[in-house]
Amino acid sequence: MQVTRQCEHCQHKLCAKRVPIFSAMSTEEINEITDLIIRKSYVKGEAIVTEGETIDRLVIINSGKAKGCKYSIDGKEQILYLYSDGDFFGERNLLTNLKASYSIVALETVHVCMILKADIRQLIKNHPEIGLKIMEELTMKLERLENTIEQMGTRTVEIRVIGALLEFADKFGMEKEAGRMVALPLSREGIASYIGVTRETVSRSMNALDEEGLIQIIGNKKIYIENIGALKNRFSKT
Amino acid sequence: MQVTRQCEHCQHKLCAKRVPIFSAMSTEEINEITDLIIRKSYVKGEAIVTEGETIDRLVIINSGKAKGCKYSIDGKEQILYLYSDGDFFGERNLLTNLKASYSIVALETVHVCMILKADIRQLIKNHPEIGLKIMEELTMKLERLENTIEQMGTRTVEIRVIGALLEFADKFGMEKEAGRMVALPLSREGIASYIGVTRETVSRSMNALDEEGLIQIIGNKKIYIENIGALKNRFSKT
DNA sequence: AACAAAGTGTGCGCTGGCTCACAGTTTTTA
DNA sequence: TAAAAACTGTGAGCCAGCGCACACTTTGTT
Repeated sequence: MQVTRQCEHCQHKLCAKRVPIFSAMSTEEINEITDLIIRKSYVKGEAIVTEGETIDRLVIINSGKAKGCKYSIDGKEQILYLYSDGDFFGERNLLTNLKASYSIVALETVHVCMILKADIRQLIKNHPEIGLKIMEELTMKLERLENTIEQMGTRTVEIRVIGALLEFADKFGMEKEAGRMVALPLSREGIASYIGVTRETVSRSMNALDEEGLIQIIGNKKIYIENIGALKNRFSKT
Repeated sequence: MQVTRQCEHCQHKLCAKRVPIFSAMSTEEINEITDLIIRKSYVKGEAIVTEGETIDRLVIINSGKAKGCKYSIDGKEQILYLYSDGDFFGERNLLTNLKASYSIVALETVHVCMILKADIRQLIKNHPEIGLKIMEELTMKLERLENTIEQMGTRTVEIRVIGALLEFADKFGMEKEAGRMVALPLSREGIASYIGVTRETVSRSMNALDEEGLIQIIGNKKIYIENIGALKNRFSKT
């Protein structure tokens, strides 16, 4: 873990502008924020937050990906969130002093911006629209979890796998001639604990989709979706 | 559905005080709010909100219980939320113009207070602490959904049934000599669609718990939990 | 109180997804 | 670029939970 006050990614001090919750602000205001920011980086596998610990800051992902996950008594992992550029966590603790109810683990090298609780509270006081932005993000998180629960409760594994792949395509896919190349943020095992099944089942299910021609598996870390419409269709009509 | 401007439940105009998000306010402030409130009631089975429609108000449950639920293409119901006195919904639409992503259906006669979007926005502007209270409620909802997902992904049906019963005991249970008498807000079928299994499975699972002596089933609508500690223990150690 | 309506219990066969085991790939590292 | 480490594929057996069918009980209604 590395701590610094300079941003290695943008010389011009404006990287806070890339963060959705600050996006509506002027350059002067962004500069005011930038001075409050503490930067850190984490390597793959490192815990940014550990379940049960107290967080006194808002953490915003600058680059890299991380997972938010819980572990049951028998060691099973359930991934709740995938974070990438612009996502944040720790907002729960701006209002309360509760301990983290899940861990955040880097999936690759991750650079974050952190703003201390006291600073962000002051910031919200001075710029109420930040509070509203956070509230908006919270309702979006809620909606995603609601959909996840519906899927877990009522849909087959195949549909849940497709749902995850479509989400990855949307967040991490690159347009290619005709279709979309998707860098998977998670291994088969990771996808499994994201949708609440076993690794083997994900494996079999993805291979079936490949055989059907709905996706093309490229090694362990990429898939190519030639006809994303066909996949979406399967998702919503089954 | 019945509309009125008088509150049939409290003569003194202060029922808004019972709502957590307004609880920190003074009596004069509450009076100011009370004038903005529209009251309605719904009978059992009636939809307060229907998935897909636009909501332009914050709805607060005054008395009675309601469920928030989604329906999949093949008609399966997934219950996401249980609402009772003091709970509210519609907050998502204070900031956005999105359509409702699930329905709200009365489980019994329900009396609600409603405040129009424009009014509540004004209210938040004048009393920022209301905004913070709403934000706090949102994070609590998030946390509950996170726990639900973890349970659905990693725990057995029995544990999920126990989890639901403990939740009901906590929200709707009455202290009795030694144990707790719990009025179930949902039928077996309802519990099933709350935890994402079938009615039969809930039935079998609850009867097994009864035989084990962990709960006592009293008709279809009540259970008695003599030793709530034993139930909690089973929940967290399995 | 008596009837209708709604909800529940349970046997039985079925099957989707889990588990285990291990060989085979892919990716990382030095 | 070769070796080590991490991850994946797949067969086989098993079992939790599903789905169906139908009798039974509980609850609501008049």
